[in-house]
Amino acid sequence: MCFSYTQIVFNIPRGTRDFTPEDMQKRRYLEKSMSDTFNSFGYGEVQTPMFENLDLFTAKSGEGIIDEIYSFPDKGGRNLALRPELTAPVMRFYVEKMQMEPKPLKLFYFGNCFRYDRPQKGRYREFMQAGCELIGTNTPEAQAELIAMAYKLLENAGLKTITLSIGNLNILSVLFEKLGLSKENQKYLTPLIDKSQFEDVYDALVDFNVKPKDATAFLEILQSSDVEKISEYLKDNEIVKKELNDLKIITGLLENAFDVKDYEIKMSIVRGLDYYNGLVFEIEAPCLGAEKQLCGGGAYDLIELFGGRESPTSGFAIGFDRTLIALETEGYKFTIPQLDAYLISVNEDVLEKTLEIAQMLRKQKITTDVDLLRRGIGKSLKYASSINAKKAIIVGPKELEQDSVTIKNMETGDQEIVKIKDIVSKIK
RNA sequence: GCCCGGGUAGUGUAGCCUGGUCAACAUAUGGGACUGUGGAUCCUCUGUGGCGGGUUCAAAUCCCGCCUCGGGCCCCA
Repeated sequence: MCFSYTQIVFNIPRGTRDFTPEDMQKRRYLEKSMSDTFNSFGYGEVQTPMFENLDLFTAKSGEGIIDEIYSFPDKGGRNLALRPELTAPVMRFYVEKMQMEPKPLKLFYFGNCFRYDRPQKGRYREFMQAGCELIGTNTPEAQAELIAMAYKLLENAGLKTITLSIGNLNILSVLFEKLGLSKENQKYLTPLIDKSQFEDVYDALVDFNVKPKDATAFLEILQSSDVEKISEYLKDNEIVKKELNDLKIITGLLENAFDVKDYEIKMSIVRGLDYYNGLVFEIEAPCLGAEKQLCGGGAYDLIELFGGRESPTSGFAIGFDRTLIALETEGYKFTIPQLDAYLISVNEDVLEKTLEIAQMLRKQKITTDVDLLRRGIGKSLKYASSINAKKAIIVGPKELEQDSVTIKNMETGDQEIVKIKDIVSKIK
């Protein structure tokens, strides 16, 4: 070798992915399916920048999340962050520019997000989130519609087996109060509850001087999906009365109006973040393993935190990549794109005419490709077959004498000579 | 950040334990057999041990570090 140089091999950064045309076909399908569903519920799409001021995220989630945020100072010394999620940016957008829009305001979004975390299946450092915010209402029907839409988004995309769980944080905190637990003790318990480690919860409760009898009753309610039973247990509490009543309306609407019958009431749903209040829900895909949560959401207060005028808000986020993996795992049949026509010119003399015909077809919205390698007819047909073309069009001097081409049906092998002006109607 | 298991041509695999006779098989891609008719067959080119170091006369094989993928924690989408 005349020159000596070090060959540098560039690798994709950890936790990120490249997508092939086949991958993108699937991703675009899912995106289309989801945005159709959002639109059908009257939601409008918004988009926010890929990076924001770091403060936006620490204000929402606390300093703790800096560990998993990609943040950096820009050349002007501003502390910026690649967005780790989309609720905060969208709420910032709302407070900054959309507060005077008529209510309720229904917004949805797709966007890639970034988190510095240990990658594994269904968990990446750059990932796609879909989600929505419903601003200006917290009626039971609004919340029922929100939950139903989350469910339909996944169902319409083609998922067969998903589990929906609904909880309520206000009821949970009343349960805590009833046991006389300090905030600190509650904080210790919530992760255990979230992970359904009820034996550990029991042990901890006893350590916190809760009577065994009360602890058992508490755990029973936590694991119960019977609204009446929870109602009975907490009947003397006024705050809970309204929440439980709303919950009954919500589940009634889900079953009767929205045809979502497959759900579970679970007071043990916690959600990680402090700004949730009242209703919370989660949807999981059991086929996924450790990273099986597809969707999480509920009602929350963020507007005031970002300096806006108080207004009830709820929303949810869906893990786009996980949804796609779940579809693949379930064996969903994605449609394979087919090229309508593949043009082959017999020799170089008719090349220009071939390209001219290709342009004419493309104008008529016929997907068209042309042999660009000057390969023989045999090789070209083989190529047309391998890219799954519906028709091969052979352009040669013989046919051109009569202003015609040969059209070959790649599935049946039949072929016929067709006038150039008739190609479009023949193919359509 | 922690524990565990992997990484061999573009893709899928064999070999590793027991170091040498080992880098193989299949498939895919380009070219040709075939200068106007495909999914077949045959020929041929291209391409490989994640990276670095150590042990050894000799490393895909044994040891260490790193990178990376996967399973499980943690956290969450």
